Amino acid sequence: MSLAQIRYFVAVAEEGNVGRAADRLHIAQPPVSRQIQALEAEIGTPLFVRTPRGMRLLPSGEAFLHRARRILNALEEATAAARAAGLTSAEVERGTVASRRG
Amino acid sequence: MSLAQIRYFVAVAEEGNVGRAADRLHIAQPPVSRQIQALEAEIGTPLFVRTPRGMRLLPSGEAFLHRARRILNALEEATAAARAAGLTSAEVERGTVASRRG
DNA sequence: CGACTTTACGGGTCGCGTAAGTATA
DNA sequence: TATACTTACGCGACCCGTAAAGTCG
Repeated sequence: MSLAQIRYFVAVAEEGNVGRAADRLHIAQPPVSRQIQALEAEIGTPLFVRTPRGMRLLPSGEAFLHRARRILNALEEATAAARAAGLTSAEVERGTVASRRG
Repeated sequence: MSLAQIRYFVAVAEEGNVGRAADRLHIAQPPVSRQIQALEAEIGTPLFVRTPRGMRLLPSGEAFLHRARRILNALEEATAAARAAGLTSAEVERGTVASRRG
């Protein structure tokens, strides 16, 4: 499983359709379709039902969607937190935090 | 950023040393070292201080470590939840849930 | 000089894009 | 026959492992 697969999954779940998800992700449809298949294969159960109108979430997909969003949010938060702590340390090393005059 | 990078980071943070982290991950040292560098480059700040004795977490690294663990836990939980919901649906479709006579 | 991290280099794998195929209403 | 998902195929990028180099007490 990769973060790309998780992002693709969320896009498809929210758009209800591989084509629009691909547009939103700025990539072609086939990679999205393939990665969704790989994700379902790894989890061991389908996440969508395929209809001629698009992709509809199964209960397994709904369950995964909530957690997928949490993972992506946690990822952004982790990056932001580390970056903020890093900047703070850099400021401390230059003695520019206590007074905030820098 | 990739899940592999996050896993490598946690291993290095917990082992305090690239070599032991690599052993634990069952891969060679150089990939671990490279991925940690790539992670730091992407975040934009160092996460460790390098000493001749190993790698020591900076405040930014501590901040990232907590979130990294949460991400990996959320990932496992997401897989388990989807798998469980999928099995339940499969049982429902075969009519084997209500009575549990398998 | 010993332990650890980093750089160099070659090979295999993975993922994307284009093009063609399949299916349903 | 229009719309949407899927398979086929070729190519570039990424990642790993081995080997060599750099660094600090």
